[in-house]
Amino acid sequence: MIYFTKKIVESDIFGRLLKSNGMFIDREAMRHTYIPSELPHRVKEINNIASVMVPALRGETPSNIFIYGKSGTGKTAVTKFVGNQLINKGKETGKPVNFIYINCEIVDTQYRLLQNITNHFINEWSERVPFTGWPTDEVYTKLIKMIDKNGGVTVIILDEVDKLKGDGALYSLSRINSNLKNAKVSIVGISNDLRFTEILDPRVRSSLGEENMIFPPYDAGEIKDILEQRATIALKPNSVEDDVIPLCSALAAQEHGDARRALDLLRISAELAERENSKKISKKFVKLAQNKIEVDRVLEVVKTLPSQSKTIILSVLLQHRHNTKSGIAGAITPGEVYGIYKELCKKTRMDSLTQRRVADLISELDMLGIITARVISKGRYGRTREINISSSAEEILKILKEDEIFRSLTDYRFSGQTRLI
DNA sequence: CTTCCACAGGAAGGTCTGGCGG
DNA sequence: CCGCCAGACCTTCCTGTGGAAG
Repeated sequence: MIYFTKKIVESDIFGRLLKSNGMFIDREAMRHTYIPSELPHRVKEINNIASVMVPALRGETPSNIFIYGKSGTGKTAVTKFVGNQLINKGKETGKPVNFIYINCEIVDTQYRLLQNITNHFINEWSERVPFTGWPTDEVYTKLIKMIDKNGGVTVIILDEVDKLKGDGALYSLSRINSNLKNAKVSIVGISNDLRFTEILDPRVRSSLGEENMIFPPYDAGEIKDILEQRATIALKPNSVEDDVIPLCSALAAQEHGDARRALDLLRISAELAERENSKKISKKFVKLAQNKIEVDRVLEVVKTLPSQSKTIILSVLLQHRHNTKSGIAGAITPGEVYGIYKELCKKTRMDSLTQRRVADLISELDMLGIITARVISKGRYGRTREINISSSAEEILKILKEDEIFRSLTDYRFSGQTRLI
């Protein structure tokens, strides 16, 4: 009988979590993919894009647009926002507009881009373009046929367009209007790389860049407004302490005015507060969230590193642990790291790289923010770099243990444990 | 002041992969 | 299919250097 009740309790874990959940009204509104009904501090940008797009509602071709701006400046949100309004107005006035959003980081080849756009026009009578198998120009012909049959104006958004491999796709898309009799296509390219068009074919550049727009970063005050707006949608009233939103805004403003980062920061703070059953989000949780974001980033990077770099990190970690255990304070030199590195390579039967190359890989790890390597001079004892690990040493070790080759080595005691002063 | 450590980091060249045009 | 080229990845060889020790 007791066993039975216990079982009930255990099987209702989600029920309990749902009940205890006190922070969020609408969790989705705290994500950067959410499009709110109003976009603060982007009125000018919305109007600019809308005025370029408005010919679509009269059945004319809008100019192609190129939008620049760093991450988290609202490029995607603004274009999607304008797009939704365009679709609605089109339905209302009886001149429907096709609006296609494609993220080129996911759809990154010419074939898949054309396939994606074509399948947008597919109805139940026609066959879909398969993932693979057709010649690219056949997909293109099919696309033209479908668009023409559909008629009207089509707006295609290419987000992260700089991630597209090769400019063949852009070239064929930019010339598509000359192949259409019955329909019109306009392209909006979005990129966070200001120099992107410089590497394009000049014909593509002039065709796509009929209108150029730059989204400036938000300042701290603007980010604050955005956060406040989202917080009122996403969170229960009075769940945020007064100084939290200004803090999140200030931190994100330091990071080139990235609103996405500010939202992540606040959302994760809320999640952490919720997990601790706290009634309010306080500064403490923002600090924790900031740390969590950083640790997650580092771990994500470490996971995807090639095994040579992983071996170097492991060498640094082992030397660091040895130093702390034997009470030697402070930093590690590349010489020590290289010694352990070579031993580890022998153990794992990996080819070892030269010291020169390892030095470059150490610099690379420094740039990724996993370790810090600062050049110092120890006088008579040489000019070298001082290597320190980022705070999440134990977590990194855990990640490395997931790798078959390193599993046995994370507790490895290397022979080069002697160290001069 | 000079010396000299333990590297930093530039230059040039080799090897391998993968895309592309013919 | 082949040759070509660009670019990633490494090696070899090299010169340069901040500052404590002598």
